[in-house]
Amino acid sequence: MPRSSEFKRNQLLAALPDAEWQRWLPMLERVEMPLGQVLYESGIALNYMYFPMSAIVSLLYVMENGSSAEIAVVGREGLVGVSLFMGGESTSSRAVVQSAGFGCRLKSKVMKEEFDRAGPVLHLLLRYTQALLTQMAQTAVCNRHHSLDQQLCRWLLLSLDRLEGRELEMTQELIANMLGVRREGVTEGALKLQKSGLIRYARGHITVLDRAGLEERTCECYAVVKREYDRLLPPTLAF
Amino acid sequence: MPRSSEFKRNQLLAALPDAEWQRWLPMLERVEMPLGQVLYESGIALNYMYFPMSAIVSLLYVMENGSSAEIAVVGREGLVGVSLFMGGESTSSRAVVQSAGFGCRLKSKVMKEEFDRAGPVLHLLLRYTQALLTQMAQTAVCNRHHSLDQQLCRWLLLSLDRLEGRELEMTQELIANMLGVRREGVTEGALKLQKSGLIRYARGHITVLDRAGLEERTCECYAVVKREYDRLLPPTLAF
DNA sequence: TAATCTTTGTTCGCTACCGAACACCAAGGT
DNA sequence: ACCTTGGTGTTCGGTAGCGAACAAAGATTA
Repeated sequence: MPRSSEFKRNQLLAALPDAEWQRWLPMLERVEMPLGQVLYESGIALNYMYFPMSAIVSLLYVMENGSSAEIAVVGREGLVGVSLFMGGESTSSRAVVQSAGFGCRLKSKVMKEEFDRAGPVLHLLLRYTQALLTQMAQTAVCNRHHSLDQQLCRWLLLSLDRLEGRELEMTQELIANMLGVRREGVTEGALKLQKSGLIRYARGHITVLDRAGLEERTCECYAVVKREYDRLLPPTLAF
Repeated sequence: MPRSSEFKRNQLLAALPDAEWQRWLPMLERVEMPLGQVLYESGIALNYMYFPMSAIVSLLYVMENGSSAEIAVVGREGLVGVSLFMGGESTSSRAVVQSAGFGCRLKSKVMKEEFDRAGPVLHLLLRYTQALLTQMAQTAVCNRHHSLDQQLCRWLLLSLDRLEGRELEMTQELIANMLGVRREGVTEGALKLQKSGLIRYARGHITVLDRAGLEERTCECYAVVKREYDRLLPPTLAF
């Protein structure tokens, strides 16, 4: 794959009209995104906007006592740093790479100029932001009403949608931190899924064997979020 | 108060530059917002953008089984219907008047045209949307980690901030629906607050006696959200 | 090969919250 | 004056998830 079109693995970049794509191409910088990398920190102004290509990034809030909760997840369907064009420069959350991979980035100054052209880019980014908004809202609902088991399935599915294949590299400890629950709870949930033959895992490596089975066990939240992403950012985005 | 400046009780309208204010004035329509009124429904395209002046509106998600959870609350500091300019036309949530009052509205077509002028209005509305985003994120965190008692205090404070005075008209049943918990749980929480002398209530009428006391009992979520609103939409907004 | 670290499995008591059922009382209509 | 309705108080058993502590097995290093 030639380097230039590798960037189109990010679906927002892929949806750019040709004019913007040509303009952006020389300014996009390919970056490695290793597990645990912090892309931005609560209250700190961003220097770059990130477009994941194969990595997955978690937006999470870290509480005063140190425990955390995931607010949303971003993969190749989206971008990290909406506060750049929303006008706030920073947010009260943190962005951490949750699954290692690659992405590319654009300097915040460039990004803001592009946004302020108020053309198709603006509308594309805002539609993505609305999808993100839906995901946050549904996370709130899910945290309120659904069981750990259901949430675990939702989380696996959301991650799976953002990767190629059916393999996930992540420990139960990591998942627990993201969901904001105890590691033991995840162990028990994962055990049930493994015993039912839906997944197989060992030491930080998870293989999804029965995706449909996961969808059966999860709550409505997964479908609501997925439907909204598909509606707002259909695979073939026309301008 | 002359009718025209009554609209400025809404803080977004009050923050409009004079040019837009003059242009909007003849198009703004004052409306009553009675308790329980549904401003928009999940999946239905909006006809109007609403600017509460004295009413409070809850954005909530209603689950398949009928139970619900509040995602965010909007009062005179904001507007209802961000999906209009975000590009989605609809959302998967519902907007319900949670505290009766007045507001005004603008036809969605007009609103979109104004937004697309890509001037100060756009940036104002997007900054508000980011504040809303923070509120949703914090709701998710709060639902995950904090006790019903803390959430009750947070909810009372958020409502109080959006009203004049220290009186709230709302039953425990209503509060329970918003928080997505049992009515009995709210009764117990409210009893504790009353016994501690922080609030007094009877049959759907709540008087806050000790606001500082509520702030002591609530979790960090309230302060995080408040700080972010103040940062993004300071009382004296300059263009 | 031994020593250590990481990841996962298991147990125990505890608490917050749930669902259900019911009692009480104020307000308002007839 | 009665009755209905709506809002609040109380109780009881059940359970999901918590915190803590510890065991076991795979992986990594010495």
